Formats: sequence, C-alpha cells, structure tokens
Amino acid sequence: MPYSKDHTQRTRQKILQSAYQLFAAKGFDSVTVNQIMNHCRLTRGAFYGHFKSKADLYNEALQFAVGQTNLSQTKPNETSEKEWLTRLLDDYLSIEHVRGECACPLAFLATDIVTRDRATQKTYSAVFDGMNTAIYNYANRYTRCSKAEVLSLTAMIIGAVAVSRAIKDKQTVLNLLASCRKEAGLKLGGI
Amino acid sequence: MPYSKDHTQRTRQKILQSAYQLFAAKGFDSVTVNQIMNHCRLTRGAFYGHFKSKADLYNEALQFAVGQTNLSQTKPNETSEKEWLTRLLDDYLSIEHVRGECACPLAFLATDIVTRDRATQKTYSAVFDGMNTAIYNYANRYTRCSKAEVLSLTAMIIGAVAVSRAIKDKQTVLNLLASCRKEAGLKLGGI
DNA sequence: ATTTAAATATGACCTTTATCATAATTTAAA
DNA sequence: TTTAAATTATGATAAAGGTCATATTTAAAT
Repeated sequence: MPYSKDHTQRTRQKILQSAYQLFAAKGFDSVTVNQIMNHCRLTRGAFYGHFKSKADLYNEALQFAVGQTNLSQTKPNETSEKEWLTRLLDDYLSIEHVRGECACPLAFLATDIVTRDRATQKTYSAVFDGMNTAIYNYANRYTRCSKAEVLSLTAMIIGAVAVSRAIKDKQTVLNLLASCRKEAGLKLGGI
Repeated sequence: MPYSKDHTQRTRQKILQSAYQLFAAKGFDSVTVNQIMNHCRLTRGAFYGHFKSKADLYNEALQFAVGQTNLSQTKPNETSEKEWLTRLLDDYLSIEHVRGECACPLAFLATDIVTRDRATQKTYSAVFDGMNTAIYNYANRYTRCSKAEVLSLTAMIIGAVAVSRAIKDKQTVLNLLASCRKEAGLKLGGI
C-alpha cells in the first residue's frame, strides 16, 4: 500500500488549512478550488480524492478552524480565567486579527454563512454558542456578569472585527478596536 | 422623443431597489444580473442601458439604500433625540430587520464588502461614520456618552444583526437581539 | 527490485453568467 | 398618424470554474 495513513491525513489537514485561510479572507464564491489546492502546492485533480465538493470542504474547514482556536485549546488551567479573558480580548480586538490569517469565523464569515447550506449554518451557530458560553463561564468565576451582558459583548467584538475588515481608514479601525477593547474590559470586571 | 425622463429615472430606481434587496440578502456573487432585472420585471438586456457593470450597480445600490434609511430621513425635529434613538434601537434590533428586506448594509454586507472594489469600500466606510456620528450627536443632547461608548455600541448592534442572520435557532436570535437592545438602552441613558 | 493500491496531475466537459450586438418595441413630439 | 430616438428584449459570445475521466506518479509491502 502506497502512502502512509499519516501522509494522507497530513495532506487533508493542509487542504483544510489553506481552504479556511482563503475562505475566511475572501468568502465562498471568491475562492476557487484551484486556488485552494495551489495554496498547498497541489492541483485541483487531487481535491476530489479528499473531499466530496467545494461546499463540503467549506463546512469541514469551518469545523477545522474552530479546533485551532484559543477557545478549544487553552482551557484555563494554569492561567487564571481572568488572564485568559484578557488575552482573548487583546487578541480578538487586535489589528493583527483583523488583517491576519488566524481569523475567527464568526466575524470573518458572518454574512458569507447566510448563503451556505444548512449544515454549515448549524456549525456556525454552534461556534457562536461555544464562544458565548465560554466567555460567560470564565467571567463568572471572578465577577458578576449577566447572560445579556455577555451576549451583547460577544456581538460587540464580532461586530467590531467584521466591520473593521470593511473599513479602509486605519485610524478609524484602530479607534474602533480600542474603544471596543475598553468597553469590553469594563464589562468583564475591569480587565 | 420616446419615454419620459421621468420613466427612465423611475426604472433606474426600480433596478437599484431590486438590486439592493437581493444583494443585501445574498451578497454580490450569489445574485445574477438576470435575477435583479427579473425582480423588477425586466430582462437582462435592459440593464446595460442603465448601468456600466454589475460592480458599478452594487456600489450605486449601496448608496441608494443609505438614502432610504432612517438616518437620512427622519432628522430629529418634532420627535426628540431620545425618541429617535429609541426607535432606531427598536427597529435595528428587531427580528423584522434581521429577516426582512429593509436591511442595514453595515450588518448585511459586512463581510461581502471586503471583496468589492475600493470605491464601494469607501462608501461603506462613509456609511459607518455617518451612523456612528449620528448616534453620538443625538445621544449627547440628553445624556453623557463617550465616543468609545458609542463606537462600541455601533459595533454591537451591527454585530448582533450580522450574527443573527447566520444563526438558525430563532430562540437564540431573539435572546441575542433582546440582550443587545437592553445593553444598548442602558448605555444610551436608559432608553 | 517488483508490485500495486492509493494519491496526484492533466485534460476535457459542461454549466453558469457577465457582457455585447442587434432586433423589436415604445411613446413623446410633429 | 407618422416619426424617431431611446428603451427593452433576444440571441450570441466568451470566460470562469466545478467536477469528472483518465493517465501518471508515488511509496509501502513483498
């Protein structure tokens, strides 16, 4: 038998990684299967050995991306919940996040999801729930926070990043991000 | 001379209206010129007599939509600033807004704008500035509100609507909208 | 080294869609 | 009622891109 099980898995991961990066940056329709495969140094022919369709890939890439996120990784253990949330806000509301490639799907794909299939939309909803619940739980270990406060905070940081990507003027973006960072900190017990 | 100046103008408006409605609902790539023209009972042939290209139409439709908005319409005169903001929040954070066709481009097109041309992105940025400035000015006529507070509030309501469109579970959506409505009201002097 | 199943690449197909050329239609004015 | 300029419709063109069929290459196991 050719190719180790490992190699095939690794290739699959590479495709998912490239796919998510490109989808997040440009949305479903503005990315071609070709671009994705070239991005990980393959050609489009190899694609259908790994995935059923472009739509299928999109959904899988979304789930893959979530698995890479802070939320799924650094479960607050050594670092306190407070530190964890501080870092989350700092990272999330940074210009690097807005411009960079390690992107939160909730912000980067917000309107793109609307025209995807039901399964993908379910995935998105689950991600939102996850993020929201995590923030709520962590916050309530060291301060009082209502569910409404946390929900609105989650909407705020997602909105801030989504809008920031669309705005050209850098000064406006920095201002928006800083403002949201400040207000979010106040709401989460002054962090 | 055939067709009154008026008729041509009206047709142009109809195209813009249909275009915005469809673009807001599905994004640039998921809408065809054909669909837009059929939506206002014309065929695609008539299109290029009115607009230079699909991309051009998108930008014009965006500007057209802004002109229809509360922001551009009901300048607080008879109604007080407080009432105006109350209605803005009620409307903006309503399920009807999320599901309906009178849609705010800031929320509905947030990620779609990223892959549009520079001119369109400039338009979007201007709309954001406009909305933000309006809220800031009106709020500060009856309460104290920092720029940071208003910026974060604007991000919040945009984020709430953008995310709500992508979430399938209605109860979650209602919860999110209500939470944001409450927090926004608190921030704008308890409305 | 040879074998061979799996992975990858290449070329082709077919659909979709923006755009244009041209024909048909409309209606204000003569 | 006729005219003519503008609008609208129809048909054609061409490009893009998702998907598939087939050829080629790869490397684990013998």
